[in-house]
Amino acid sequence: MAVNTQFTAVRALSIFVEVDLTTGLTYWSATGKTKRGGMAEPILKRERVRDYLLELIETHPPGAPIPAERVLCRQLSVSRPTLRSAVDELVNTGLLIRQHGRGTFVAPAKITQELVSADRAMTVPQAGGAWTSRVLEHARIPAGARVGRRLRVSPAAEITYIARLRLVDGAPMAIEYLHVPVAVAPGLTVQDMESGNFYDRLADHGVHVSDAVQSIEPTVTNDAESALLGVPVFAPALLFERLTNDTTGRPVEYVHSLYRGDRYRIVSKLSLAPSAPAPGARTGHHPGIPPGDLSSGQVRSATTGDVQ
Amino acid sequence: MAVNTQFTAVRALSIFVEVDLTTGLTYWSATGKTKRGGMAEPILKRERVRDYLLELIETHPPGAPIPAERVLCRQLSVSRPTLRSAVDELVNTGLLIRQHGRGTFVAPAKITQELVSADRAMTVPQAGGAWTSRVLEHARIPAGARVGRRLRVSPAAEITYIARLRLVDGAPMAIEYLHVPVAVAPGLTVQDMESGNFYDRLADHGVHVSDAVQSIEPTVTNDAESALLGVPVFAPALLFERLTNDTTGRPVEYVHSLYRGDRYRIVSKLSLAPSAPAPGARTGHHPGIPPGDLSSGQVRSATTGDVQ
DNA sequence: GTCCGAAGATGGCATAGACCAATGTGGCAG
DNA sequence: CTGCCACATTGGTCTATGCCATCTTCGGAC
Repeated sequence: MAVNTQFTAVRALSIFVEVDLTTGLTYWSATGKTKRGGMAEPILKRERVRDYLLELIETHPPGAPIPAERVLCRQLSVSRPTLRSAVDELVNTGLLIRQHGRGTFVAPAKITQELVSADRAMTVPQAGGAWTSRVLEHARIPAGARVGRRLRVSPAAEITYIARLRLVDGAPMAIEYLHVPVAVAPGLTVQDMESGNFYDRLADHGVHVSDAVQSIEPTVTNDAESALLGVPVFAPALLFERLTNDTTGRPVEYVHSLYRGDRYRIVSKLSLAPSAPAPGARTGHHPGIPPGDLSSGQVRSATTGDVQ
Repeated sequence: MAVNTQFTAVRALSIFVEVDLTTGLTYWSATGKTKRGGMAEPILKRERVRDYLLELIETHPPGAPIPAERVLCRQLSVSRPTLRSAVDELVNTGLLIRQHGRGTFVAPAKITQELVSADRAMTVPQAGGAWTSRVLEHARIPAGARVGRRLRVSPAAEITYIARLRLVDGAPMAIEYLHVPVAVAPGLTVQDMESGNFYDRLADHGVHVSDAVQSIEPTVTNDAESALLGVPVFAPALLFERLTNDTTGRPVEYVHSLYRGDRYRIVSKLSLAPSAPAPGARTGHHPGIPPGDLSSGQVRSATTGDVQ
């Protein structure tokens, strides 16, 4: 084993951990003495490896190859199945791309970063107001048919539910309905859900969000929604629906939100240049660009929500 | 090994397969003689096991336990990691539920049944219908104030304008208004703009599209739009506005389109894994996820338009 | 009878190793 | 120089095995 490489790898991870040499499992150790029963949540090697791979991804340009699996195994002192399970996760979330016989590469999602300084031709200067939130109601209730189906739990399963009014510079912008199964994070309090960085609270409970599927469609507001948002009845609005999964693929959050259409819009920067033939066959088309309009290449996009 | 059980298991699978005894890999064999090179796609054990588990699920009532992992391994003559990877797949799709120390159970039926279709609907954009278009009107007219400003030409500058009705399987889906300055491609005809792959026609005239900025907002249809789209008046709709630049950075196309809201929606697959700290200033937020909600990392997304 | 603890069963994580399949490379024959 | 083939590299799949964490069960102590 190359000692130098090994040292570098370990330093890049977290070195101040306690390793159970008989099992290979690693535990956080806040106190001096660790008892098996009093041990905190074990640090899974898979997650340690995944975090290291994330650093690799950050420090490599898109499209660049990362070291071969067997090399990474030696560097990180883990077995190949363990390393592969970590890579699997990043491949599933689209950050890495595997090619049989060639290697593993950082996904070409560069546009996301190009956007930050993109031309604001169509966008207003946008000083990005201050987002706050006001809790409308919260409760622990049965999931019900619709939400239960989405979250893949029994309709009778208890979920933590919270409705929030999201404001920008004090003006109502959206209504947000958040649903989290109690089973996912038993210790999760309503206070946790009220906080801004809700996903960090989830992480505190050992739930690490990984990916989500979100759909957007237009709608109009009803009486109650109009009153909350301060818009006329039947005013145009955007309806968001999002199902979030954690790293184990389990649905952990279902969000249903309504954004006022007069002050919120979606802005995308698109790259239309002929690009790679796309390893994974995608049948879809980019919103607003019907299939066939752009015969060559794929549309890559970076999208933001924009307050007016 | 329990021979009886083993027999049952194999019978439940497919017994007429050819097994490579040196590797354990199994291949379909249509011809009598199988050569390595001529072998069809290998049958993955994982998939065989998964299919067997699916039969188990069908023959067991919801909530019933299935045999323990180690038992299934012996019955199916596979290793435990292989068996587990198959179970993983079914757990992720919601057909099975694992409980540490208790066992693995068939998920409550109704949820899973609906889930499968719901999951498909949320993730896999089904093979969309056939897109066609019908020209509503076309002309060469002065740009006017609004369009001229977008395309960065004089309001008096002449532009080629065309309005099209976009249909999916013959049903109206969107109205599209296309504007191209005559100066950009003097030889461009209205026929060129009628064609499907309009960007290829532009390329023929030496104009290569590079990128675009597109905004999306909700609106409602007016009388004329409702008549064209075949929806009620004041029906929710998505308003797209797109400004396309060529490789020299010059605006070459301004598109303004209206998609009916009842059959068209935007579906995004989001990656929430902690990623790069974003070198540039991060002013934007992903639509539907207010800033601060996801403190660590960036959202990467793949977005498609979805016809319902 | 009730309570508690040990034992067994079960899922969860990880290892080391083997072989297959796809890809790229370099040398050799023409 | 071109074309072909062997070889090295890399990801893909599977095996056999070990130990830990959690839950259930059952028997003994009280």
